[in-house]
Amino acid sequence: MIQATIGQVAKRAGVGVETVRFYERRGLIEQPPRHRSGYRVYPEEAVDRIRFIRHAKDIGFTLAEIGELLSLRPDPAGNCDVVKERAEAKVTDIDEKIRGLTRMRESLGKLIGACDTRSETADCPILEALE
Amino acid sequence: MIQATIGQVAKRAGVGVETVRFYERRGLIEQPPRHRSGYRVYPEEAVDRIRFIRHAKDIGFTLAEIGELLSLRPDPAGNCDVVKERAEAKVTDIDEKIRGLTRMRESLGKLIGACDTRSETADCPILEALE
DNA sequence: CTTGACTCCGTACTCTAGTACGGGGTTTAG
DNA sequence: CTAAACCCCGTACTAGAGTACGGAGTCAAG
Repeated sequence: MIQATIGQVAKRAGVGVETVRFYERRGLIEQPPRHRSGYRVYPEEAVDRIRFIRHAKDIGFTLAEIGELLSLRPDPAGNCDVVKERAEAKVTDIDEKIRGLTRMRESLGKLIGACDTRSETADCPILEALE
Repeated sequence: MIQATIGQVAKRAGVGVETVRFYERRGLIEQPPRHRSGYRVYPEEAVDRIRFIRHAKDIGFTLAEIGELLSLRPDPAGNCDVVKERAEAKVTDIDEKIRGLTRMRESLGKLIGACDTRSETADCPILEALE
């Protein structure tokens, strides 16, 4: 089953059919060749592509950013400099995202820590701290 | 001025007037009593309420989750465990995102390195990253 | 050969967290 | 008293990421 229909691809990637079409419209997936009937016929890699998009989305990238990420695939025909520059910019982005998340994490961690030291009858320190 | 208008409350809480009305529609703030003119008349606590929402949002809770958090407030001592659980779940979320970002970062590092050494790897390190 | 599942397409709707708009009434400072 | 500043309401808009709808064509099993 190296040639899959949109439904099979969607299922294997864990998304809906409409989502696959949506990613195609957004340019995140290449337009697959069509069968004579008009049905899309996907190569194996399509599933990986969609999984990549999903994972990247889960960790906080927007679809626009994911598009940029995907454009960084090494091009055998060279032009390494451009790719490298963009990759470096992405690393900067990622570091910033990590910093933001780390801040959140620290705040939450502190609040949770306060819970552990509270006396039995005291009010919840998390709720208190949020005020 | 224990009785404040929406504008005063918004200003003190650091949000826009429209945001206050929006939170009210979402059920995150109680409907305040009205003056004869129809103007909302807020009690002192309204400002704290909004600040609570803002802080919770800043550390990563959605408005829906904040609604739940707020529903736990009437019993701050009794519900502390529940609140703590929610906070811990958030931390788990955040840690997972950070891990994903770190892996993505590493993949990009590899890509950049591959550029430098001009090695002709056929595989795309970015796609490798999250599979 | 028919039925049900699947696919096509474009358009329209959903949700999140607001922000803006417009046409009115109210309050307050000068 | 008047004009600015404030408030009311409902509606509509934003961006991001899908999800649903409806009518039509296609494919596979029985």
